[in-house]
This record gives sequence, C-alpha cells and structure tokens, in this order.
Amino acid sequence: MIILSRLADYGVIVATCLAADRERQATASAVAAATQLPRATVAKLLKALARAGLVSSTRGVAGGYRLARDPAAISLSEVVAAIDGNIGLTQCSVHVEDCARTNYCPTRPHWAAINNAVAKALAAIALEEMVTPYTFAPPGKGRFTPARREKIAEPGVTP
Amino acid sequence: MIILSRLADYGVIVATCLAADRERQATASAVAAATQLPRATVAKLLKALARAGLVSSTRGVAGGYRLARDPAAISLSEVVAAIDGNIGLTQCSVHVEDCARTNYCPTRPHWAAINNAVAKALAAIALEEMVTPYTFAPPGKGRFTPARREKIAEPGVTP
DNA sequence: ACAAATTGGACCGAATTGGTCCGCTATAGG
DNA sequence: CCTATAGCGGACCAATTCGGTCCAATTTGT
Repeated sequence: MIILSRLADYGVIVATCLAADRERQATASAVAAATQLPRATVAKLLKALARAGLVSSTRGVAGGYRLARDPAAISLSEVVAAIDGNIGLTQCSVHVEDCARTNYCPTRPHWAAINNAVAKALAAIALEEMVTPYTFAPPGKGRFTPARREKIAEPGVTP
Repeated sequence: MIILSRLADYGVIVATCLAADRERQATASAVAAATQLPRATVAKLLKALARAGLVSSTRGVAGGYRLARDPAAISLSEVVAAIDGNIGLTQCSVHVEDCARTNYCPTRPHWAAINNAVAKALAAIALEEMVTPYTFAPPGKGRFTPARREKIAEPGVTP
C-alpha cells in the first residue's frame, strides 16, 4: 500500500524546489524543468499550493511563484493537505455519514490515534529539512543537474 | 486523502470480529452477517488473511475461520499488510526502479522516517485492543449509533 | 454420495486519479 | 496601446486501480 498519492509526492518535490532558494521567483515551466516533471502537472500543483497560501504568485510577464513563508515554517503535512486534502485514515474519518450504513465498528476510536500519529509525523518535518541535507544550490549557485539527480535518487527507501 | 483502502479497513473489522471470540469457528457468511459487509467481499478478505497466516481455516462442511494467534499478538500492521501489501509512503519506497527516471529527490531519505512512524503506529496496536473497549455485542443487541461515531471521527489532522 | 465449506482465479464495472487543455485575466515592456 | 508572457480556474479525457461478484475445484462431515 502506498500512503500518499503521486500528486502529493510531486507536490513536495515542487515545494522543496522552491524552498531551495527562497528569493528567486520561479515560473511553473522553470520548476518543471528543474524537477523533470510534466509542465502541466507542475502548474496544477503550484496552483493548488498557491490556493492553500503556501506559495505566493505574481502574474504577468515577469511573474512566477515563490514560497510564501520561511521553509522552516512550512510542514509537510501542509503541503500534502494542500494537494490531497486533509489526512484521514479511513473513509469514515473524512465522510462520517456513510459510515452509519455500511459498518458496525467498535474499532473506530482507535483510528483517530493512528491518524494523529501519521499527521504528527508529517507535521514534524519542515520543508527546510527536506532541502538542507543535500544542499540544493544554496547561494546563487547552479541548480540541480539531472545527472546529479540520478545519483541521489538511488538510496531512499530503507532506513 | 485517505490512508488505508476500504478493503484494508474492512479487513480490520473482519479480523476484529474473529478476535471477539477466539474459540468460535466462524464461517465466512457468519462473519459477513455479523459485520454487515457483503459476503463475497468478506470471503475474499478472509482468504487473504488466511494466506498471510493470520487466521487458520478448515474446509469442508463444518469448516470456517478462526484466529491463528492470540489477538494480543496480532498487530494492525499485519492485518493491513495482508490485504494492501507492505506499507510505503511513496511509489519509490515500493518500486525503486522507476524512481531513477522520473524524479530528482533529495527528499527521499526523509520519507523513510515518516514511513517508519506510520508503520510503528500501526504495529503498536493489537487486535485485542480493537475489540475490548467496546465489546462487540454479538447477537441481537444494539450496534453503534451514528451519533456516537460523529464525536470520535472529528479529530486528527491539524498539528 | 451429497451438501456445506474454503480455495483460487478470472472477471467486470465503476470510481478515482493523473494528466492535458482551454479561455480568461493580469502585468511588463516596447 | 499592443503584444507577449504567465498565472487562474475550470472542464475534460484517459487509464489505472479498486471494489465487488462469480465460478470451478477441492475438501470434509453426515
């Protein structure tokens, strides 16, 4: 089973990309190029992030996006929630109504606890932490090259 | 966003139902009736649980299912994994290969930590705990009222 | 031998998701 | 003033996945 949707996953990547250098005003296409994700999708994600108030946008010819807040003040749960909606473990924690009909469940109270555990784990990590250990391109330096990316894409997975 | 699939959700309910009285050998139909879930689906779930070794099955005319182990020794993560497969936060934590192509991700190492948090939260709760506080009320007696459920479904989400 | 069960798999229909595209508005520069 | 650029807000399509059902086979008790 996979917990967060691909869109949410991408959303974090996109947000992290913006967090990499907070000053720069990046266009959707620029972010798409940097992240190697399809432009249209990135645009969609940025829209969602903007609507959630996580990134600020400026329109027009010299427009673009940038983080609205300090990367240290944006948690992953916010990013995920901006795209996938609020986190709930089961259907009934999101839509309460239809629970009445299908199930009998003494189990439900426990879900809330687990729910919190997940939410907390996600809330405990800030965007800043996602970018720092690998130093994206801190001071005015070059962006990430696709080549470099391949190398660091390897590990992950197992703790 | 919803973390566990409906099937997994149901799976926990079914398992909890069996845990409610460990001695009894329950047929798939009996469990379906008790849980108010469609029979075919329950049968499917029980099959999956059996294959994972969580419940033992006996075939034939007086057959049925029962828990293979003590309810205190079965964690929710096992039940969920039996149905939805292993828990992973992102695609790349499950299928590593396609990660190399799509994304650049300095972010990935962090996923593992969150992954663990979720897994631990799920592993920390045993089937036994799911059944005790609310004592199933096997035949005849009242189910849970939607009203009560509403109260406990609220929380979670915000940090 | 028959009936009641699980087993394993195939199968379909539908809901959700990922992704694209459109027309619109706003801004900067010539 | 006009044009090019870029975000905005949808609608929209395509496809994968998911929930659910069904069937043939096997096993076992009466």
